[in-house]
Amino acid sequence: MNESSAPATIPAFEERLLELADRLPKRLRQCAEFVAANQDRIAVSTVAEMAEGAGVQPSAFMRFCQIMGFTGFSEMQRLFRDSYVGGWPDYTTRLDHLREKGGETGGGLLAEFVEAGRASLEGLLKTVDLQVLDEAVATLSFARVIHVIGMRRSFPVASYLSYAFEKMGVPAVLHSGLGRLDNQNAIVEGDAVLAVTFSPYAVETMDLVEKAMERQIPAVVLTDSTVNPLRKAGARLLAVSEVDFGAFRSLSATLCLAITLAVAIGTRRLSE
Amino acid sequence: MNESSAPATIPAFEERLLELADRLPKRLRQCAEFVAANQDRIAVSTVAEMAEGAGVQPSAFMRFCQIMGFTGFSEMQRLFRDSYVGGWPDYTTRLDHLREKGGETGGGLLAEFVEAGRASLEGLLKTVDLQVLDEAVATLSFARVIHVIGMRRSFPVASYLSYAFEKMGVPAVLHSGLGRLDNQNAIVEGDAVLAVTFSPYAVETMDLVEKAMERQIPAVVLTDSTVNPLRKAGARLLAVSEVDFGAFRSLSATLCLAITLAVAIGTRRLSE
DNA sequence: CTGAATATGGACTATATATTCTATTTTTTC
DNA sequence: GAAAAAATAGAATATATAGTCCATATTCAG
Repeated sequence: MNESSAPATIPAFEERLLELADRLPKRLRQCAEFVAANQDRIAVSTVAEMAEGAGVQPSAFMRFCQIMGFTGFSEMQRLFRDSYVGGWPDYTTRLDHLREKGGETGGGLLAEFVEAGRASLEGLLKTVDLQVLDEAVATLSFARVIHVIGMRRSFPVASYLSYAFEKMGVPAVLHSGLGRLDNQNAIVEGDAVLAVTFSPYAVETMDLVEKAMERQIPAVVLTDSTVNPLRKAGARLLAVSEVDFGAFRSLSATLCLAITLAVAIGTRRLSE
Repeated sequence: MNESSAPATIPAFEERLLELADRLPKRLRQCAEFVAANQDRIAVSTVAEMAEGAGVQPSAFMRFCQIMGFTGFSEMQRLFRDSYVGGWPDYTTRLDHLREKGGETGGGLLAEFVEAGRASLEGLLKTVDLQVLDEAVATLSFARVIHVIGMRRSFPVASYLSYAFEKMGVPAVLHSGLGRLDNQNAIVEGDAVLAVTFSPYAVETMDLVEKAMERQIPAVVLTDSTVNPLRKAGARLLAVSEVDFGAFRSLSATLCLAITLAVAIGTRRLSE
């Protein structure tokens, strides 16, 4: 029974499990089988629960963890918890470290941002609600004109959407809030609003969407969580959670969802 | 603050969160916002971790749980652990699944764009020239004012850079080309130019950079290949190759490089 | 069948974590 | 601007849970 070192990834964990499977005594094999069939439970259960599930005593389960190479259940659980949250590290503290060290090279910083972007994209696949996405596409495809709005951090996204629509020949207007003009009156029946807004929500954006909704103009909102005041008003919410590094969101996932939305709308329009 | 009964489902939980969101004191609102943006973490984190994430004391987070209607954190966590049905397939499986079944619906498109974004980010790490990056950071850190320019597809990137600089207190001007004014005269000795441009290169951008270089104003150019007319003129070129899907580039890599540049400049300025 | 080796169950202990309490600060109200 | 109310931070406490140990049971070799 070599103890070696603990698996560092889930594939490595599975490897190990497979390798041990046959030469394990009864109770420990029960553990192995239960774990194999219920991997996901490890992250959210206690030893007692896992042991009960496997039909063994907690202490037997502990031995199983140790034979797998971990010091105990907690260490094994950490592997699954971390991989569940996509290894989202605490970027804020890491950035602080970078700041303190000061002389960090650009390469290290780049790696951090690439990692944040990658994690965001993966998270997007997991969390996006395809039904809402399709509904949003439908809503916006029928619009006479799409009014795009986004301030501050969301402005790059809004301008990219606007560029994409332009390129595909979809009628769209980018509301910039320039000079505090909100061009409310330009939004007429048959149009639709596509807003991009992240907490803290820009008042200009919230205002525009709210006023539009009051007039029965449909609205789609790209935002950071489904808990957004605009939901009460009846807007379709597309939630994207970005991993942020320090004070900066990567925007990768948001832009990705934005371009998907734009292209889907563009093609849908063409075919009708 | 009525205690009523605890939400029994996640939608009910969200409802409650939304309902409370505005009439919550500072710290508790921080909790609400963090929870809204990181719902999935609740199942696998401790109060201490959640509190740290939200930037509050554990006790504040406990109060938040109670106001949400639970007796404490454990009860709230149970809701999320129970509803964590698991079986969340990993990134690749999910991607394949979306590609196959997604087909014409939004899902298939999304999978393609996510993949394009991810590939771009990976490519970025491999191809970026760290030495040039560090030189670019040095050049721009010493500038009195950074003049940012980017048209069409590059405009979102330019505006994001401009936003990031603003947030970090780095003096920067976004040249939009609005009304065909190029504000050449605003660029004076001691300043620097940061241009974003992809083939086909916008004349406004090329003009601005060329004229600046003639006057010995240093320029950094974020572009798609090292064969760019501006190199001859002496600009520092940062090349990014984006993977594109259909007619659309993902921008992920470009934005990632842009934010790295911005943050590196911001921190460098602070430390000098 | 007997003795050695191994596996198991369950009680015990250590520790991590949730929860509560209170002094202090901040905000609100008059 | 002072008093009252509410909110907050941090220490103190309670509790749930992981981890250990050992007596007993089981398996295996000869």
